Amino acid sequence: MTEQETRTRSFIHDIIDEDIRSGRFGGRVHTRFPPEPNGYLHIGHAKAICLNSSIAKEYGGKFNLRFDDTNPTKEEQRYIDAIIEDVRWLGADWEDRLFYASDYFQQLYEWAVQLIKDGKAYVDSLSAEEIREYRGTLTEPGRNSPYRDRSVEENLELFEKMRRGEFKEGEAVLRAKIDMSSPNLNMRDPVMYRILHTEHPRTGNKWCIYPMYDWAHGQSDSIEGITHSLCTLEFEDHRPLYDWFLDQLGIYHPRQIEFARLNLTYTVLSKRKLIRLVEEGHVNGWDDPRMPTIAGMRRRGYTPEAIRDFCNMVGVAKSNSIVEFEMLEHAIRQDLNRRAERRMAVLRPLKVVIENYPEGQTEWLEAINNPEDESAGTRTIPFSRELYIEQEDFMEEPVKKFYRLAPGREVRLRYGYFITCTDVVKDENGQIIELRCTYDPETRGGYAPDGRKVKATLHWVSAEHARQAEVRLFDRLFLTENPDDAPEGQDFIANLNPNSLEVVENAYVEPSLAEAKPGDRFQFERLGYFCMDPDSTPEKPVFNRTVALRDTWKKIQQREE
RNA sequence: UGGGGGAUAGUUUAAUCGGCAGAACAGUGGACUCUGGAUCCAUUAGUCGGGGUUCGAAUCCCUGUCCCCCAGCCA
Repeated sequence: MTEQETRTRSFIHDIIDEDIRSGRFGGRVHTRFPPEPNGYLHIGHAKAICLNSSIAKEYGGKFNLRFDDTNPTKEEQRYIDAIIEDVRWLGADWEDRLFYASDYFQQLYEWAVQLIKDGKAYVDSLSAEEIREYRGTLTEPGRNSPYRDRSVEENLELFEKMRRGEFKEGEAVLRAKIDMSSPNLNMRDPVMYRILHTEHPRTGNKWCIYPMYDWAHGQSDSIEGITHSLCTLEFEDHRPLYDWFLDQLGIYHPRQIEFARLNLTYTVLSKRKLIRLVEEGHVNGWDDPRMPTIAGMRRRGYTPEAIRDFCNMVGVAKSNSIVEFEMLEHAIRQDLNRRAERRMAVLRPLKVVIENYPEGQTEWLEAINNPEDESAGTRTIPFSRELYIEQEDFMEEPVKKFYRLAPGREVRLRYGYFITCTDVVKDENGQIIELRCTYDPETRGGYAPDGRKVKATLHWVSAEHARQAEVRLFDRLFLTENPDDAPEGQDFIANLNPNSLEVVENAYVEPSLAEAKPGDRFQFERLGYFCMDPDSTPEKPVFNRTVALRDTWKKIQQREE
């Protein structure tokens, strides 16, 4: 656990405090996360999960996981499985309270019958288009359906026929009888049940009438004894409807509190859009490391702690906002800096031959695993006559402020020796293919006995001992801060970054990485944090770059341009 | 133009209900450093506009402006 113990306060805490003071729920706090299993969870859901589970924890209450599985045409078991895995991975604990709205289908059905008997619901035979016309507009009231005044007996009979499958889809719906002239469109006789001759992942073919979300949600919370039903802003207008249903049924009322959903720059966070990215092949699946999905972030190397920390950092409020992506990057860097062991890897190798180093000799030098954590200990790394350094760590004609290797210049090889570049070898095209250097045997381990300083310390690997690896570098998926801000006639797809994935096929990593397992995270010194990908094979490990290190040199370069 | 919400540094948010507008991220300058990392120090920057009440207003009142959501048999 690296994150702060206490979550930053919010207006929600104020409300809960007040409810506890007034004894509204007998001092109980019980929250829940209610996903629809129609896609993978993303960082926006993480905010809701962290909020709900941490509030339960802080107040000594309970937290439920409940699937809102009321629409079998969009929901699938594989999504249920993925969501369970993600919520668990994030660290939210629902204990034995994993529920499904479909668990309540029978109860909901009975309540619907009760409403019909009370003259509060009716079967409508209008078509979908007709219902829309009758609904009116934002500024004009709706009109009553001609079927609105059917008798209780007729409604009971028709609803029973709906349930038995005697109607085709669209032929009838059950509606609440509220007020077609309400300024709140949700109160204009909302549909409670529609007919769907579709098999449900959990209830199979038991039902062909399925409750609408609005009819299922409030009662599901009520059944579970949820005290504080936290949801996003767009459901604010639905609250009067939930209250109406609960009142008519005479059952327990949770208190719904709405908060603003998370938005992130350079990112889309809507399931509809994420599904398109997956289905149109713009990314390689839901767990593509470029995706803002929990699965994608996990594969990329994010930790649950960093995600929780981030959610805590951005806070909760009611105003629409867009968090800068940098905030997320800060959260993961902060976490990984403290926990990830350091290793050396060279992405774009440039061969260095140390002319005065004995041929065939290998020295095993000690390297610190994590300067932020002494308990991580040390390891040894091999040093030999031929090494690789990073191409960008050498400049034949160094520009100002570049203080890495250059002809005649001395630098330190981390945990190795001081070396001085004596010659530059080029191929027939003038490309630099090799550096000739000399080393100072007195500087073993990277220390100069005479106390002389070098400006730069470079990472390196021994050519003979290094392992080849594939490294995947990710850039932001979208070019624009707001991907929806697309040219006329185009959508967010037009703003995809064509260079969001760069595969480095022939990187070299230090030999100790041969023992790494998929999911292991490291800092490759001076490059960033990396996570071993499940695509790895014993012959060729694959590393995903989670996030680069903060790079002030890059910043200086960009400023010079 | 109906209804529901919202507006505090560049960004995300605090301000214990009228009492010194505080933090994080981002930015900038510096110190330190065997990672141009990390760390440390310093620093730039804010209450949507206009009135009013008050000794005192981000907070209360009036008024205006701007932004978001709602017309699925989606959630």
